[in-house]
Amino acid sequence: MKNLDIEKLSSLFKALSDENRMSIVNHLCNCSSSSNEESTGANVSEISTCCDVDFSVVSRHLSKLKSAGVLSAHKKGKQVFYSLERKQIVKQLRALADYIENSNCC
Amino acid sequence: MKNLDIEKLSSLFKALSDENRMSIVNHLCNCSSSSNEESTGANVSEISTCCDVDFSVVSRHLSKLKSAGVLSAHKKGKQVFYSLERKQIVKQLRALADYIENSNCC
DNA sequence: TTAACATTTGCATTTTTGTGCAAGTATTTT
DNA sequence: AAAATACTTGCACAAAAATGCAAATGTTAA
Repeated sequence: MKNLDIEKLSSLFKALSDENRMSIVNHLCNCSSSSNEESTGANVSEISTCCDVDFSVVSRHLSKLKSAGVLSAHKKGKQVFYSLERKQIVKQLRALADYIENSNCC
Repeated sequence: MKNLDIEKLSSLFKALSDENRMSIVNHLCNCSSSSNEESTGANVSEISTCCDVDFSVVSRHLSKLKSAGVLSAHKKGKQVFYSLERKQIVKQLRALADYIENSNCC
């Protein structure tokens, strides 16, 4: 069984430990992006509707989530689109779940 | 698809967002409890060997983990044995992973 | 009952985090 | 070029969290 990367996991969880940030994640799970061919995520203004805090605060939360690898971002014109790093997150959550489930002990 | 309980999830992740607490969780995954018939977990003194902080700090981390439902505790003589709430944790992690994986979007 | 052991709790301190407002940057529109 | 839009960043501040030490609690042993 592979060892846990404590530092990486605690960073991930730190990113997810704030209610507003979890709301953002939830929002990005459910937003069926208004339109386009590509699934591009949502922009900051749109995302900020899901938290009752200043716009700038949302921007900062987004950048934390990005640093933690929870979101990725790309710019299109004046807008920045953030989207969930689904595979990465799911992989880490499942790896930990498996690790805990299969550990022999206590 | 069931909705996320943002508050519950962020509490869980807050509990897991500290490196020392994640070390404790990891430790409790791997400790093959020295002995007995029952799988009783580990006591505070034993657990505190896995973090380089004061004993009292570990005690406090343990109580936070317990409040968050990550650990459970039972007393035996002067000792308190903490053990992982494996099923609960695994269930929550998998539920979130599934939710993220199956959400349609962005 | 006194002493020893295992753990928790109170207090003080430092560090980190979340927040709002105002100003700054970048891009597009007029 | 100037104004408008979309976002980020600097600064100040309040609230929360992590930590260590010393004292308190609870439990068993002498």
